[in-house]
Amino acid sequence: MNYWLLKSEPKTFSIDDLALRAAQIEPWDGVRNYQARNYLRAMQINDQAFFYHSNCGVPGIVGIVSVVREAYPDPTAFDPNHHHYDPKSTPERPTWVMVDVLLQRKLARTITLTEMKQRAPLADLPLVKKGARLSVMPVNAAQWAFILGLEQQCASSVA
DNA sequence: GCCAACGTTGGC
DNA sequence: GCCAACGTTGGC
Repeated sequence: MNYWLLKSEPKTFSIDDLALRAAQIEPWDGVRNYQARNYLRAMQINDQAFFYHSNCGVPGIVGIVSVVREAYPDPTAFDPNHHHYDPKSTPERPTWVMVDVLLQRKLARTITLTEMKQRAPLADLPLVKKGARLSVMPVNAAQWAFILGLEQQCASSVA
């Protein structure tokens, strides 16, 4: 099983929006970056991912989702009226894919980007690197466990 | 709203 | 294939 991190702008789709979905499942559409797409393709059923809120008041990890459907064509790329339309992608030869994710749980608190930047064990996480814009990225097992460990700590207590 | 960093496009 | 211009991301 692999671990990932998925970014979403809460103004567009937040973890609370996911919680309100009937089965708490949502297709993760709209990825239009090749490296991020390749990570989507690598995802397998039951992989776990952090749900990250970006471009908002307090950017950070707010929950955990699991992959319940592996990569399949993103139909929003085929729709000329859709915000994420891409004429390069056709149903015959789709360029962009999505996975379906299921809400596992919200975290007890937001693990903020600020505190993750202060933690040496997370120094190699692409998220904390300057200028990192990847919206889908891998998280290794050690980083995953470390971040989960932060959940029970006060946000201001830096070891 | 600003702007740095990054990815993509397209002229040459 | 180079690289300038442009659009987007996303923290601040």
